[in-house]
Amino acid sequence: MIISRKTKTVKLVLELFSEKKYAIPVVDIVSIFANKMNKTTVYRILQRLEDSGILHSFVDKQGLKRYAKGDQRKSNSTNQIIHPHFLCDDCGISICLPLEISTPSIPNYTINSSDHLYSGQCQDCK
Amino acid sequence: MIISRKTKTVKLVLELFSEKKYAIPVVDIVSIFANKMNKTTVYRILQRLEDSGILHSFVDKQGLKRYAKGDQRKSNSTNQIIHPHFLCDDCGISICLPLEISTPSIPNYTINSSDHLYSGQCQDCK
DNA sequence: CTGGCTATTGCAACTAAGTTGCAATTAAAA
DNA sequence: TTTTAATTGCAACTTAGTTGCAATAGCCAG
Repeated sequence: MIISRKTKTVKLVLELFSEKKYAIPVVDIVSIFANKMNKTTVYRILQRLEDSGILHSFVDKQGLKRYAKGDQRKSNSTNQIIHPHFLCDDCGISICLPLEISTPSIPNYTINSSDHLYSGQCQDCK
Repeated sequence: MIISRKTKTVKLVLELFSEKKYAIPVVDIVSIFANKMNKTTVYRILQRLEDSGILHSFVDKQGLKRYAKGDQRKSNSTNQIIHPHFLCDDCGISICLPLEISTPSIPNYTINSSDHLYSGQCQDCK
């Protein structure tokens, strides 16, 4: 489903992402908005923003779903740029790395998508 | 904690991995052994086998933890070989790809580990 | 081969992330 | 302003994974 109405809650979520340049765990977004909206609403808004190409998501090493700005949907026309994510082991922040990843070709296999996650220390923590 | 006793249950888990060359979701292992051992036991044995360097684990796109044969622990002496995993979107099997991944260097960041997950169709499904 | 130490297991209860169905609300088109 | 479909809140549920503790069972010493 796609975003078709700019409700108060949708605006709040969009504001959050306009000020945060990092990939945020859904769980954190839920607690940030704990007294502004229901957690179900958070999950559904994030899903719609992803479907609309405004956010993209990935699962981190702990198995937590995170969202960040930018489109990463499949499209036949334009080739999506696959970028890796970096996760700081110390402070937990996550950034989308501006690196283009080349996909290897493996005999007898078709690769449709890929996920790349680096972890270590960010500039503030090292 | 490390494996120090070869119990019946540990042997069963090791047998499973000796015949399967793929990365298996913990959830599947739990149901495979549903009437042989408790799920808590499965989780603990897998953890010990990983600590012992017999298995390694990663989290797949659905957020499920998977285990596969081989060591991927950190060591100062020998450099661990980081390999990507491939996950078939159709049949769900997962294999460890025999490719060496080079880690990019990012200014001001320290990278300690990385995870790479490709998905698409495997040889049987395409 | 027997006793004892301690790693390992089972159980039951719990946590935490994420989902679902449905009735109530509300953005925005008519 | 009315209408209507998108959106939300709520409560209950599902599923993966964890924890504490008492019972069990490898395996080493004697």
